[in-house]
Amino acid sequence: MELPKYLQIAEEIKEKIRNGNLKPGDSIPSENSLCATYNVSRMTVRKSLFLLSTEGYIASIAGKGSFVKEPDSEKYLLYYNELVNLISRIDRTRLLEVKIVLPPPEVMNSLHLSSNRKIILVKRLFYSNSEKVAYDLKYLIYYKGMPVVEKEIQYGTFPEMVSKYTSLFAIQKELTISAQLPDDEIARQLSLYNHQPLLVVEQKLFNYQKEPIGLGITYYRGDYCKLYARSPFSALE
Amino acid sequence: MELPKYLQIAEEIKEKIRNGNLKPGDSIPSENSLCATYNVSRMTVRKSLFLLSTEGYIASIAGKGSFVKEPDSEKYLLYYNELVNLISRIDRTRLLEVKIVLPPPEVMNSLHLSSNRKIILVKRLFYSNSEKVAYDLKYLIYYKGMPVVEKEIQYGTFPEMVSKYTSLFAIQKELTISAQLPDDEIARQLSLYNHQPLLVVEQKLFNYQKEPIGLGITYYRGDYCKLYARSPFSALE
DNA sequence: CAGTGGTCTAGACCACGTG
DNA sequence: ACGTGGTCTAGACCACTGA
Repeated sequence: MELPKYLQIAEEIKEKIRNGNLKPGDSIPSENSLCATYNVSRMTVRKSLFLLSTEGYIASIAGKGSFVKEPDSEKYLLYYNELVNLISRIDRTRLLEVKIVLPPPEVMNSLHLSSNRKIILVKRLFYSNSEKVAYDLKYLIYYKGMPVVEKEIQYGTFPEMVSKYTSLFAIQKELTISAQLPDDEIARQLSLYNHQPLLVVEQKLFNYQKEPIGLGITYYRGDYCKLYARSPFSALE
Repeated sequence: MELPKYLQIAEEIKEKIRNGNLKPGDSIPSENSLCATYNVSRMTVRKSLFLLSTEGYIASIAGKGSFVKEPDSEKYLLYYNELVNLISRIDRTRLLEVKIVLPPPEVMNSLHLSSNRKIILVKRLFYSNSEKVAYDLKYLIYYKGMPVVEKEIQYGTFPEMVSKYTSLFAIQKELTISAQLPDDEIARQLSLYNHQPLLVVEQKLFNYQKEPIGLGITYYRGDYCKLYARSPFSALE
């Protein structure tokens, strides 16, 4: 026996779905009938079907049956690391500023802060091959045990900053990606003409209670940043 | 009994991982010892662990044990639909051109085409509230049964175009995202000054044999496109 | 060698949806 | 009432790891 039975069964069904033999909305044979067809126990069949459902091929409904799903054609797996992208790799960072501030109103709003709550602002420049490629802002809500030592702040990504005092498994993240022109400060910091395009990635972090704990905005020179995403195909990666 | 046992067990372990009680690299108690602790059969424990592994919390190694994983802090779930984003929704498209062409060398290269292979080129404009918001190019390798009827090409996204003759379950996709300035043609088509930034999304489609079957490039006005991504947290969504 | 996870079985009871 | 999937058990044998 080469492959385990449950994988053979799963592959046979997947193949029928991929080649159009089974279409979205169609029903899969019942678990008991699959047991009979393949001469295996029900737990083995169920393992196959569970695999197919985690991979997005099917969905099961108690009392009714299992059905081929509409594929999630809008979902992609995006790889994002502040310091590495398809074009450049940040090999040096410069810490411009770390201070406690009253954040600008947009940030206050975005982080659900009361009007007089001060937070930590970190400004950094990212370099690649001695070229300035990005300007980076972080607004962090202060918690006890947080890294305020420059060494800890200067290097590393936003998730790494908070991982010192919280498990990353408890952190939720949201990104928004857009193209903008630099304002005066950014143009100055990056030594840009103000009509060069920027790729702007806004990163928002939440704790497990879904309360916002930080906001990061990275302004990349357009010619130094390209992001990559791909279709998941097997949700387990 | 409120939650099924396997979910209770999984939640207890997840909680220990989230609150730092169990850290990346730590080993989970063996399946047999978990059976004893929770007074359940081994299959039930295994179901819990399988759940944790599909959600990225742990990994199991035959003969050794199960271990807390390093979290995938670089992976995000990106939602991308050519016609809908955080800022605008395309409510009208205009088909500028459909023709059979020898593609430009970059495209030929990207699609692994022989030097004299002709393909279909589709040019479209996307509108939102009667405003031109994006210029869209598709290069499609021709296959029998493919939609060449204008009605089918004019509307819909790239995946939808190919879904007429292939199951989307057999399609793999890759995206790259960047910020650029418009070249003359794009500036003309979108009636832009040529220093307005564009968000450029390049979409490459592959068949199940990983052979490229199409390339799409969408140039969005920067002020009309913002993309959204978030941390997966439970890979099954 | 003993302990680990990986596969598999042949039952069982349940809640659900449909006739 | 019947068939569906959802949960669970108490075994079994295997391949792998490490002492």
